Amino acid sequence: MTNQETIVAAKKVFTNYLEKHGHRRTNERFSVLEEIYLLNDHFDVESLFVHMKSKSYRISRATLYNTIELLLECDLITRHQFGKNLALFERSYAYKQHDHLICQDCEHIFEFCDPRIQQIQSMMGDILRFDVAAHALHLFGHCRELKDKGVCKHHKG
Amino acid sequence: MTNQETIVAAKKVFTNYLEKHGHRRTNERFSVLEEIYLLNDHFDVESLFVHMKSKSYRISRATLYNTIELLLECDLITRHQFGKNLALFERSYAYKQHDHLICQDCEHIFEFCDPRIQQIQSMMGDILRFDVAAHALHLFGHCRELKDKGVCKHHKG
DNA sequence: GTTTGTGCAAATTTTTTGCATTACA
DNA sequence: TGTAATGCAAAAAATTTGCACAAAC
Repeated sequence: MTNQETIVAAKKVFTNYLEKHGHRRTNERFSVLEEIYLLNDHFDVESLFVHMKSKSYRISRATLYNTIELLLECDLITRHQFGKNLALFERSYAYKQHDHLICQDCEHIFEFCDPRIQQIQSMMGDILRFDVAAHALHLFGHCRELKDKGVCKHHKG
Repeated sequence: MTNQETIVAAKKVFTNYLEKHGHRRTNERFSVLEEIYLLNDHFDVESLFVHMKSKSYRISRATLYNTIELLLECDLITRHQFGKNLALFERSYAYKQHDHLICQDCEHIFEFCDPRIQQIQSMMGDILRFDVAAHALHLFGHCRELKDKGVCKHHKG
């Protein structure tokens, strides 16, 4: 599936969701979805706002927050809180479940996947009689040779 | 080790840290440490502020933020970000490493421990050539019978 | 006696809300 | 055309900063 195909499919999901819940299908909402899926990276609301403004969209922060809320509800995006007081988001349609490794030197975010997390999740749900709906595993640390290769550009020390 | 003994030990750690780093040992700093260790639960800065004010401490938010920064640096407390724009903290001296299960209905936080997380952590560190310093695994969901028993008091639906 | 740390209030940063206007249905 | 959604700006919430005074060292 190409990125354009993914965007078309995601828009279909969004259309369905909006219809089902009696929300209007505004241009702004689809523009936000499209730009998020074109970004193809983690983003915060302010940077998305600046990004869309730079592409001459007429959009407000209020609409971004509003639309992001809707996109979260229909699972087209995911929200992350990586230990800072700033929420980060990322597209999640047709993107496999994954967790994050956050470099505390260069702020780069790496993704990984491990089936054992699902096992822990369902086991803990059973033991504690809890319906686990989602999980988030964050590994914080420092990239080793990645910073030598120039990936970790903003290394502190 | 009783709680009082833990507090005494934690204060010793803090004293050491402050001396070593040329910071002054002020009454405020030790009061904050003590109140946090007496709380014995997750807390945010504002609630700690209100709590200490109610105990007639003369303390400011600025000092709380400042002291919390120091306590984080010497690992006497841990910071959590459970998907909200509000940092939660908890005492961490003489308290075993654990992860969190967050009920999205009643906001209760349960703790658990699973050795497989350490395995994932070191394996991913090796694969991605990353020095993992810490991890955070959050399981989000809804408590089942706990809410029937009245533990989950603020259940939404 | 210096100088760091404190309280207070003002400033920042991130997110939410109120309201007049726009545009979807 | 009626009403939900928008843009804008102001408010709220969480955290940080500046400055005069207090208290460690």
